Amino acid sequence: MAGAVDFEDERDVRGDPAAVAEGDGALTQLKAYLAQHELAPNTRLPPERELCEILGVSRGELRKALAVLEEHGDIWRHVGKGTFTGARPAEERISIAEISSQTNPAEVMRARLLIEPELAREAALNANADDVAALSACLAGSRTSETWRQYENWDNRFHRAIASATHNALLIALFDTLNGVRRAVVWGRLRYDIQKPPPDHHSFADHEAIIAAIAERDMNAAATRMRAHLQIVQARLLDRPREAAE
Amino acid sequence: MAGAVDFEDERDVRGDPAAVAEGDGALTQLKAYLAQHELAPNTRLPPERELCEILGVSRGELRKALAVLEEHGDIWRHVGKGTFTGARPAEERISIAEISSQTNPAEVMRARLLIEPELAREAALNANADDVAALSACLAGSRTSETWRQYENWDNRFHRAIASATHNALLIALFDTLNGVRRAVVWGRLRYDIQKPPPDHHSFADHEAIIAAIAERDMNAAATRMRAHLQIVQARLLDRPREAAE
DNA sequence: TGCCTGACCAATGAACTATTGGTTAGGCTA
DNA sequence: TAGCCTAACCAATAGTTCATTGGTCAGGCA
Repeated sequence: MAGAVDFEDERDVRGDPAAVAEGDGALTQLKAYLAQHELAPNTRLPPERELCEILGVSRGELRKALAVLEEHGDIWRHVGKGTFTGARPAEERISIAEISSQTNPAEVMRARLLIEPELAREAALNANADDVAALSACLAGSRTSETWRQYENWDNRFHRAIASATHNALLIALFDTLNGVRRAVVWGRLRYDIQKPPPDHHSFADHEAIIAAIAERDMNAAATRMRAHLQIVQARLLDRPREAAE
Repeated sequence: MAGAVDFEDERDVRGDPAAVAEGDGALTQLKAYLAQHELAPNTRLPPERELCEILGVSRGELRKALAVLEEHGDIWRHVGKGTFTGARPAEERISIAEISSQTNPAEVMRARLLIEPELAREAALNANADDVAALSACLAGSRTSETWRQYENWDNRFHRAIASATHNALLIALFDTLNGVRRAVVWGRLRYDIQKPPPDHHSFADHEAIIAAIAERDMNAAATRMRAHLQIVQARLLDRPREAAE
C-alpha cells in the first residue's frame, strides 16, 4: 500500500462515520482521511486551515494529530511548503559554498589525494582516443600559458578531462563538486612573484606521465602518477600557502 | 565618463600584439579600462550597453573584444547576470535529481567501488573510539532489523558512519552526494521475496570485517574489505536487479 | 562587405504578494 | 482550574511581476 499511513493500531473507522464524528477523533479522522484518499508518497495534503474544516476539527486538535503522525514518520511538514505523506526526502541540493565553509585547504587536498587517483585509474580503463587527445590539448595549452591565471585554467580543464574520460556521469559530478569546493577554498591563492609557470614546472612532466599511463591503459600507473603529482602539489600547498597554484 | 579613459597607449598593449595589428581600438580600449580600474576578481563590470557608451565604441565591437577576453579566460559572462572579471566560478548548487537522471545503477555501483574503499582507508587512519562504536551500533541495528526497509536504513547509516569517521567535511559531503544519487537511482528496488535479511546475509560478516580493520587502523585491509563487500553487492545488483538491497 | 542601429529573445534577479506551518494571547466552557 | 477554541501574528516558502542583461537577428548604410 503505497504511500500509506500506518493506522493498523487504531480502530478501523472506515464505514463507521458515526464513530468518526464522535469523541477525541482528530487523529482517527485524519487517519481515515488519509486511508480514504490512498495518497502516493510525497503527496501534499491540504493546508492545515482547510484540512481542519474538512475534518470538522479545530486546528489545534488537527496539529496534535499531525504531530503524532510526523513523529511516527508517516508524514513530514515544512513551513511555507506544506504537509506531505511519506518520509522526509534527503536534502535535494548541495551547496558548494556551504561545504566550503565547513572545510579547509588541508582537507581539500586530502580528498583530492583519495579521489583523483581513482578517477585516473578509471580513466585509464575507459578513455578513448578523443579523451587522450583532449588531455594532450590541455597539457599543450598549459605549456603555452602566459600567465598563472591561464595556466590554472588549463590545469583545471586537464583534471576535469580525466574525470570526463571515466565516461561515468556520477564520477564527473562528484569531481565537479570536489573541484568547485577546491576553487572556492583556495580562491585567490595565485602566486604573484613570477609572471608565469617556468618551463620546468613539475606539473608538465607529471601531467605528461599521467596522459601516457591513460593512453597505455595502465590503470595502476595512472593512479600512482596522479597520486605522486598531487603529493607534490600538497607539499607546495603546505609549505608555501601563498603559492598554492600547481 | 568616456574622456577619463586613457587610450594614448593604443600601440602599447602588453601581452597581445595581435590586438595592435587589428588597429580598431575596442579591445585596446577595454583593456585600458580594466587596467585603470584594477578590479578585484569576480567584480561585475558595467552592462554592455553602458560600457560601449563609456568606451565610445559600438556594441558589436565591444562584444567582439569581450569575446576575446572571455576566450582568454580574463572575464566571464552570463545572460541576466552580467560580465565579471576572473574565471567563471563553478556551478554553485548541485542537484541530486539532475545527476540521477544522467546516470544508472551500473555507474553508481562503479563509483561506489572507486570511492568507498578509499573512504574506508581514510577512516582507518582517522577514526576514534566513538566512530568505531557508532559503526558497531549500526551493525548491531542491522542484525536486529525486522524488515528490509529497516535493514536498508541501518546499512545507510553504516556507510555514512564510515564517511564520518574520516573527519573530513568534504569527503563526508561527497559521500552524501554519492549516497543521495544511489538512493534516487535504486529507489524502490527493495526485495519482497523474503521479509527480512537472513541471519547469514553476507553483509553482516562484511561489515564486521570492515569495522575490525578500521579499529585496528589497518588502512589497506579496510579498503580491501570494503571493495570486496561492494563487489558482492555489485554482483547481486547485476544478477538480480530486483533484489538490489545489500 | 562590413559595420551600426534598433529591436527582440531568454535567462536572471529584485521586489512584492500570497500561502503555509508554527506560535502566542485572550477568552470561553466544562 | 484545565483544556480547548479562535484569532492574530511570525517566519519560511513559493509564485508573480517587472526591470536588467548578455545573446541574436534584420534592416539600413557607407
